Amino acid sequence: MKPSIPKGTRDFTPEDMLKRNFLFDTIKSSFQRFGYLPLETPSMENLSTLMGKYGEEGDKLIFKILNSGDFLSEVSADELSLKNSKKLTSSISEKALRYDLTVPFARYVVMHQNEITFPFKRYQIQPVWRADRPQKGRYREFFQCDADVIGTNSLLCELELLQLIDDVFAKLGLNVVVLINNRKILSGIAEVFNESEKIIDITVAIDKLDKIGPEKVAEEMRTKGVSEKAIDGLKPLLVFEGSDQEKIDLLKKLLQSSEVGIQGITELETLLDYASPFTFKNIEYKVDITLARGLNYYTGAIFEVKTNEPKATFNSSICGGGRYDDLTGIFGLPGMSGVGISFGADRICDVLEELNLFPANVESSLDLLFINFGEDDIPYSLQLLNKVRAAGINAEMYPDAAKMKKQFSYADARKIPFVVMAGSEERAASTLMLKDMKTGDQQKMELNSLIEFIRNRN
RNA sequence: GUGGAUGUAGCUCAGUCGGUUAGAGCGCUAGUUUGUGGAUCUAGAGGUCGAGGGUUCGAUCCCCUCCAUUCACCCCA
Repeated sequence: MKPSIPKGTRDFTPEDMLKRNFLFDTIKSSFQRFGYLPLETPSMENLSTLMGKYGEEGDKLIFKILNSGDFLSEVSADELSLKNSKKLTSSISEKALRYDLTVPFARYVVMHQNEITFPFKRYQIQPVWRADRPQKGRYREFFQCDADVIGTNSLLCELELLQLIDDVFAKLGLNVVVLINNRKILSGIAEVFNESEKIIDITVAIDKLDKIGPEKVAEEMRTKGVSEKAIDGLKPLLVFEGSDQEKIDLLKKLLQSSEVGIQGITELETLLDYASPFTFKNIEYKVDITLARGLNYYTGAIFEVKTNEPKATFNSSICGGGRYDDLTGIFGLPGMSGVGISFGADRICDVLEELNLFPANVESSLDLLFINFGEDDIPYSLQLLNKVRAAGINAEMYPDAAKMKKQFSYADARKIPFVVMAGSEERAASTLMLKDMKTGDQQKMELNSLIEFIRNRN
């Protein structure tokens, strides 16, 4: 049989992993710098924990796990004959692969509420699974890198997330734009047009504005049964162009009758006030009234990050998040507000790859290769190798006394920057020959100078 | 779930208006007297032309079905 892996999943080669580890390490170091604590949760959750948290579409995209054993014996013949997959699912599946990291986190917080000191800041870097059709930048298994603060309403958390995003992308050397909006503003808009129950349809439609244009957005709202009055009223808002302040002024006028709308505007203004004194290195942030975001547990600020590099062809969001006021409520712990962001590691990898932003040395996992000159010289080389390793340098010796050509080709293929030759000549003089694989230069030196040389380089 | 595109060597692809031993580049392996790689040269290995069926004297090529990959929609990191 031909070996294969499931659609939308990938093997990561050593070259891939060196790059991915570099990315995970930089994100993790930023998370830690900002005071977030590590957490991991199981790959699978109870299906009931996940269902209903991501909207109707989300439920369909959850990977369900078939019950073990003779899972059909419990199902009645009637139920089977109905062929209602949705209903049947709950009888034959009670576990599912996690769909994101936020809902498992909420579940964790509720289960461990008595041990946790609030506000609780945690980061979590783990794979998630979605039964989507794969396409460019979309995988069925991918890694999210989440940082969340739960147990405080403070808008300083939103500011911190902006700074965290900046910190990460500055380290990666990637310029990004952060789009900011607030779900309360979207609720307010729906409210003033008497369309509160259509809020999700409206937000989903206007989220597509930059893709399909205002006419199609209006059309989509129309097919969803949104009133003409509301569609007309929304139009000027959608096509409005201006500074963040001008957008806010417009919203203030429009939403003056909506309490929740006003509150959203106030939150947004506060966040912008907090952010204004700071100079950000790699992010540009701006208010985007059309930003809606799909996950329907968001209630306050929402963020989305896209690349801000003209050369990048990849324009989907690489990072997103927001505030959820009551995610733990459904698990029995009401009134616990949280806010967080999620870095899409796989998409960021794709972008860094496209723009060639991975540091040149991520692929050289070894500093030194010792040439194997055969039985007589092995003990001497081994001794040097041990000392070099003890000094914190990554090194290895070629296992066979193969031809020089072969050993050097190996060093080349592995992208090892330096090769040590310690054969009979060097052994006699208690020295070694160091060759720079890039320039081809080689020079005799003592062990101590070698260690110093490599250290200074790293 | 809906629609389009593509499956030929390890990778990227050419090709035959249906005709005998199916090609290139890259990669891989090997090569000039026993301690020197990346550029060049020489040689070599490697393909039931995605799978099954049909049309035909004859199919990698035409037709059908299936499978896989991929892009877009929906939705999303």
